[in-house]
Amino acid sequence: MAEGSSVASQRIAEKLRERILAGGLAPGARIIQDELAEELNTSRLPVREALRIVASQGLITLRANQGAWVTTMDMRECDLTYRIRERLEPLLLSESAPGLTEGDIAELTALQDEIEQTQNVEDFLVLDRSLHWTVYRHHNAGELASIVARLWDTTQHYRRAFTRLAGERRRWIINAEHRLLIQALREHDHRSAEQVLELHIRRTRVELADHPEVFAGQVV
Amino acid sequence: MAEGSSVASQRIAEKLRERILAGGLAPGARIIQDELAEELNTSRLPVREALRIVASQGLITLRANQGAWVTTMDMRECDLTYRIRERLEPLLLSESAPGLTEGDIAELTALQDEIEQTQNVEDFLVLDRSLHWTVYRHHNAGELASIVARLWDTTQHYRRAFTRLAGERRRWIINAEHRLLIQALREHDHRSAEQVLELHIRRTRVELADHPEVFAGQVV
DNA sequence: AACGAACCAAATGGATCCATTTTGCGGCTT
DNA sequence: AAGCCGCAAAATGGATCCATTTGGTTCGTT
Repeated sequence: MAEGSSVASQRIAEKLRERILAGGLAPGARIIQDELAEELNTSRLPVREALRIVASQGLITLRANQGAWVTTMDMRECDLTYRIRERLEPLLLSESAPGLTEGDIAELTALQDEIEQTQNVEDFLVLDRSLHWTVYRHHNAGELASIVARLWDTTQHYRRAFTRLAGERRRWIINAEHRLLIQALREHDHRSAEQVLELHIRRTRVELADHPEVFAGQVV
Repeated sequence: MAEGSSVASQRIAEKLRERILAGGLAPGARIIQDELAEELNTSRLPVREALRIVASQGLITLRANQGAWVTTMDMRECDLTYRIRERLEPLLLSESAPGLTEGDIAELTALQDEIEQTQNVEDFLVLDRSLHWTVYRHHNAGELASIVARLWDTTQHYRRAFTRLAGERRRWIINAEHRLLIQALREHDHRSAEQVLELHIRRTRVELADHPEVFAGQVV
């Protein structure tokens, strides 16, 4: 995707998306067209179109004649998103795995090395995301990939909150799962890779279900 | 959702969606903002927003500075859509099944009776869709449901072409699967219902793979 | 004092006009 | 005759201005 698209609405949409994913705009925050337009030195029109773009990615929610808010999830919705991921990501993996090269495996190993070294939450989120999407790199399934990307995006804020909460405590479990995943891919054992991935997602979901405080105190 | 929304862009989007799903606009057809605006007696602005709405549903594809076309799928994409449905619809069923009443089961039976009596393709498409979504009626999983609805929408045109092609020939298989699904739901055997549904979708996918002519001669 | 209705401010939705991009046709050149 | 350059028409993208809707506040009435 073009970073600096020549179309203003796409640039604005991308900027909005990054701001939400980076945590600058929390769920529940209102977005006012005039403010964004003035800040970016454009008219309200491309802002309106950008809002529709970002809304189509699920990151904001539009209400007719009322405005736009950063999408809020409750625990039930987040849990269901993980259930969907459990079913779709193994499929996406199976679409990509046959194309993985030894170079890709080396990249994955390097990323996991970094993950085990960092203690910074933001770094972890970026690295973890990179690792998973490197696994999916060779897919030829645009629709499926965009559905999965959307599921990652809409839960990003809660993944951040949860990672901050859990700290380093149970990080070894994630590392073990990642190492098993990479090893299965290295040995071209795709079936095992799919199972480890499903386990990885489900275990995270179950753990998240034990921490309702992640969703407490939200402005719904 | 409100049929005649007070917001013009939503009315236009709904009209566009219906036109595409009904087959009035075939995949590959170009949509010109001026024409739609003049036909509906509005300015181009709500048309532009409607295009974004329909694009977010996957029914049309926008290209910057070029325009909008009704989304085209090739066989690979359609096949993958069915693979996704195989994994997601049993989940959606499991979310809804516990809420099904005897009245719902009676409705399903009546719908299936109608399906077995009609020989009209358009009627079949409407009834089949009604039956499946009656099964999902009690879900409380908006995100999942909208993903599944989108998968139905984007394949509607090819389902129509395939139904026309197959005619009455193998209709008995669909009927048998529907009857088994309804019976499992009647007996609160949700596990079996999920399996029948997965089978129903997969068998259709495999049958579709034998008919590449459905995708032949498309203007890509 | 409490409830209700009307008015006002702020934000979104829509219409018109102008700018930019794209594509295709036509003429010119080699 | 074939290919390329350029211009013009058409369609999309953007800016400004006006209309409509919504929510809150204030004034009036009971």
